[in-house]
Amino acid sequence: MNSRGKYKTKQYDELLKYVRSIPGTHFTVGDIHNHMKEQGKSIGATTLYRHLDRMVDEGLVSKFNIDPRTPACYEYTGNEDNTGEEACYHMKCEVCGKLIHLHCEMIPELGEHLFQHHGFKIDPLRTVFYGICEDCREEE
Amino acid sequence: MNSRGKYKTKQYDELLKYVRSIPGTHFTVGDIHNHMKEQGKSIGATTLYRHLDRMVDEGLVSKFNIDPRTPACYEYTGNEDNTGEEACYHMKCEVCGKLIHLHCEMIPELGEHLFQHHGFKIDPLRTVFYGICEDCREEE
DNA sequence: TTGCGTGCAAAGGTTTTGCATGGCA
DNA sequence: TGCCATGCAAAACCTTTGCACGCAA
Repeated sequence: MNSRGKYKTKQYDELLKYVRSIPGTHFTVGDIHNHMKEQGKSIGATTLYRHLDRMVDEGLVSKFNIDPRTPACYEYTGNEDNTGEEACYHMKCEVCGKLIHLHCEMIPELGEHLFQHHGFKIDPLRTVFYGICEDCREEE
Repeated sequence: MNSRGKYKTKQYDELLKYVRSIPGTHFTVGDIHNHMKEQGKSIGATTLYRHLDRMVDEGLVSKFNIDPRTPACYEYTGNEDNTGEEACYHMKCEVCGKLIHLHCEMIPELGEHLFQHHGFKIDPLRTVFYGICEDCREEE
């Protein structure tokens, strides 16, 4: 029995091992499904959805619902020991579809301001900034 | 022929008239569909999707894809004359689901910073800040 | 008369649920 | 032995597309 308070299974181990090996990478359920199949370790899509959802609840993985009609995007964000490490925001390019990590000292300030003046506690893991990225702007 | 360069129809007129009458209100295609039916002026859902999508392109209406599996949220944001009026950001409460308008002097600064230092041109109409609102925090 | 607008029905595609089976403890 | 986990199949659901008909200009 692991920290999840549930059974420890082969599928869960394989999934965790894999996502831990690609920190900072964005992936969908389909991506994982294909990867596992190629490795000869197929895991059903249903199982992947269930595990990933639970990992999101535990703060191990972040989930980004970029658009309807396209698969949800996940990312291993670690923090398995609840060390409260720095949260990472994302920027999504509306043109090329890229999901970009945003490391910026101004964001914590914004979070503090929203909290103090607007009573709103922002969630870094779910908030995504939409816009147009540098590459796409230059191409116009 | 109106400014859209296309035909002017009864359905379009009714839709525009209604959304203009509820500025700042969030609504879904289903909401409009029901409202029109109750008024005895039914408009097909397909037509609503098509008109609203076009209005989004024209900047008349904003669209928020809050989550998959829930209907998209629209809002009349005016600016019919392209006067470039102030854009409005939104905060979405993850607990109660409320979509809240955010008027904050810090946001334009953030936009400028992202543009200057990260090459990213943020889109106010699609960017939504996720988190927990004041009311829900107090209830805990 | 031309061609866009309309809306029903059906498709499309992701995610969830039902349920029987299998595996962990 | 008792439950949880698994995964196939089917459901659920919003949104888009096909297509025939209607209506604006």
